[in-house]
Amino acid sequence: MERFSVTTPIYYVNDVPHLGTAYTTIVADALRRFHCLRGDETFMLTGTDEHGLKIQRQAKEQGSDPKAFTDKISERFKEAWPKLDIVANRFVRTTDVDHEAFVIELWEKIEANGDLYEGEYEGWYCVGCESLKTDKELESGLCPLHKTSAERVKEKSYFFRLEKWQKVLLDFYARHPHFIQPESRRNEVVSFVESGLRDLSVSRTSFTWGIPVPGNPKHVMYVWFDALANYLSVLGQGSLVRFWPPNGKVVHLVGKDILRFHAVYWPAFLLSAGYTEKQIPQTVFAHGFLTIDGQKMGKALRNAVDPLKIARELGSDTLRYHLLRAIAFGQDGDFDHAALIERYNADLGKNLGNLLSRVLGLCQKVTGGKVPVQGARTALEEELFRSVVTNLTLARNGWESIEPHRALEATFAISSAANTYVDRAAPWASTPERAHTALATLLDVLAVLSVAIWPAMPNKSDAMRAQLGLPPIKPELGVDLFPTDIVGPFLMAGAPLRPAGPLFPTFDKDRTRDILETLIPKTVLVDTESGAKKAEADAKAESAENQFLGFDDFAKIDLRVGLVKAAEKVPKKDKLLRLTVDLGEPLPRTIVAGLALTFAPADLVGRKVLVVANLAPREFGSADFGAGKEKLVSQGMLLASGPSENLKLATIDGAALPGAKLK
RNA sequence: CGCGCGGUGGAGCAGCCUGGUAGCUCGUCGGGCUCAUAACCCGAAGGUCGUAGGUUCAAAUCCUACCCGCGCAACCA
Repeated sequence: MERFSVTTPIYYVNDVPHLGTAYTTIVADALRRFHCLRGDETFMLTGTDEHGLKIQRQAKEQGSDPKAFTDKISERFKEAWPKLDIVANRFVRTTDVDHEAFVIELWEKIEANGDLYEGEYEGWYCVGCESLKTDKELESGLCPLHKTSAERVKEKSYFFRLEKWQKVLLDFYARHPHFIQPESRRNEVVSFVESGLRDLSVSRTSFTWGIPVPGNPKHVMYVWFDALANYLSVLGQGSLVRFWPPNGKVVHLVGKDILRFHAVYWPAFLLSAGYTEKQIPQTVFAHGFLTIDGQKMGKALRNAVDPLKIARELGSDTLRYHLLRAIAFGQDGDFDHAALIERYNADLGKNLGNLLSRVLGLCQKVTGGKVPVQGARTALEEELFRSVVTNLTLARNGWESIEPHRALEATFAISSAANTYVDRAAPWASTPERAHTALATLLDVLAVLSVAIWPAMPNKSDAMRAQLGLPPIKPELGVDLFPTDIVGPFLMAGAPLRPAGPLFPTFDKDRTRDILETLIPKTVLVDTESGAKKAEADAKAESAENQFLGFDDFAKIDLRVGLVKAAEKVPKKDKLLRLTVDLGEPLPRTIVAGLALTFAPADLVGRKVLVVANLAPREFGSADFGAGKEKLVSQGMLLASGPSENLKLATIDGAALPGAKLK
């Protein structure tokens, strides 16, 4: 027995639960359940991250105070997870008093060790990242990640002596090759650290929504400092210390985008606060991103695909199974609705569900619905036995090494082997003794399967066991319930079986179509190539929900008539055209727009279009127009409507002059 | 040299870290069985594992170079 705890990131409350957060949290829950089965003492931690400038601003925009705002969103996360059969032992909020008290303590420890100093920060800050950027990191003043213009900030700040820990961290990575997983991610982090660490600004004075720095309440702590500490503010306290390394094993599941915080800053903070290497969590596992039906999960799509809706429609077990099985954990993956149904029908319905039905059906006929007596094994049973043992080992290893897709593949291979065995043993055409042995063997396999699927599908496990006349799984500390073979006794000979119809009723063509129609969002914003437009649409959707735009805000938008002087295709960018547009200014503007799927460059020259003239410049990467690489920067936006392959351009009647203002 | 990811039978993917008969789901074709959710079982067709070099007794897997796709977010995990 070991003590095993798994954490998800604490989710930032600027968003509601969606498929991405559900994915991470489901994996965490499945791992927790696996370790429960092993007899481990387990703990799962999730929660919400609630401080920071973004939240303060967002709350203000909604006319709410930050606390009320975060209360509301946090609650949505908290109530979402049980609907997916996720059982977290603690749902931590960074606004919890025990968390805040702990973070202050942690800060004081680091300060006492001389790793914090007061300095002045002058530079760029990306609100999107909640982090400071070097000049080098910025591209034309824009955050490379968010494409927003960074804000120039100059303020007093505490700094954490991160640089000092560079060598220690590298040594640590070298000695703990499994700290960062998967391997490819580890290499990224190592090379990042090797390239040099700079001290980290860890406080801000320009806003107040955060944990105040002890002894200097003008400062609030950097949101990541606060957030990372959640793991320890929960698991490092009181009797829960028994879960923290080296007493227990801690696995952090994170998205690949936040790996650096967990693999670099977090251990540095811990070491600096006086924790030893042995007290650093054993594993940070970075998973990939999901696309949905092949499309990048932008905000509109994220909101349109609701994991809770899928769970309501198909059952949370089905959603859980598909996410765990279809996506190689650690890699990017696609959540394909059609594949979800297909997999449900194939794996769950036809393979496992049908196996249960046919075995119970046979028992009904052969023994009147009672568990038969097992006789002597023959070569057929031995063959099945070998397959079961092999695959159980694979399944166990898969869960151990955080590869749910492999664990489940192996699990269902057992079901396949059992189906093969049914055909070979043909209980309907054999002597009563042989039939009894075959059925008893099959019932044992089913019992084993009902345990093996529990981490992924707790409800179906219960339902399956009920049909077998078995009680629901009850993990016990120190008792390893995860089977290694099919040597029972799992079922008592003579005990009654309770067939109850299909465990996973399959969906026929019509039903599949209906389901897909219900689940696949229709009005998903199809990639309007320019992030600017997408953002605008997002913002529109959001404000429609929340509030109207005041006239003053509207008046900030400088709409003008533009005359297209020239247009050309951007090489290697299918959708982009680079336009030269006369806005009545001394120099024409360069505007990059995603029009190429609808318009040929020549169609546009000479047309009068509507332009947002005061949109912040946005970069579209670089392109080679024949004279070497040059940056593509758009100095405005055209108004258009429709999907990218059938756009309608907003134009203006009559003799409006270039540069004329619209109102 | 923008960053990231990828290129494996018709489709979608796993395998690559820890080299050793190329695997899974779907689809196609043929056969079997009849217990079962029009299900299940068996067999077949179909792959130079992007290309070219290299290391090795052995490379989808390790190394080097190249080619080709995809994504690029404004509060995503």
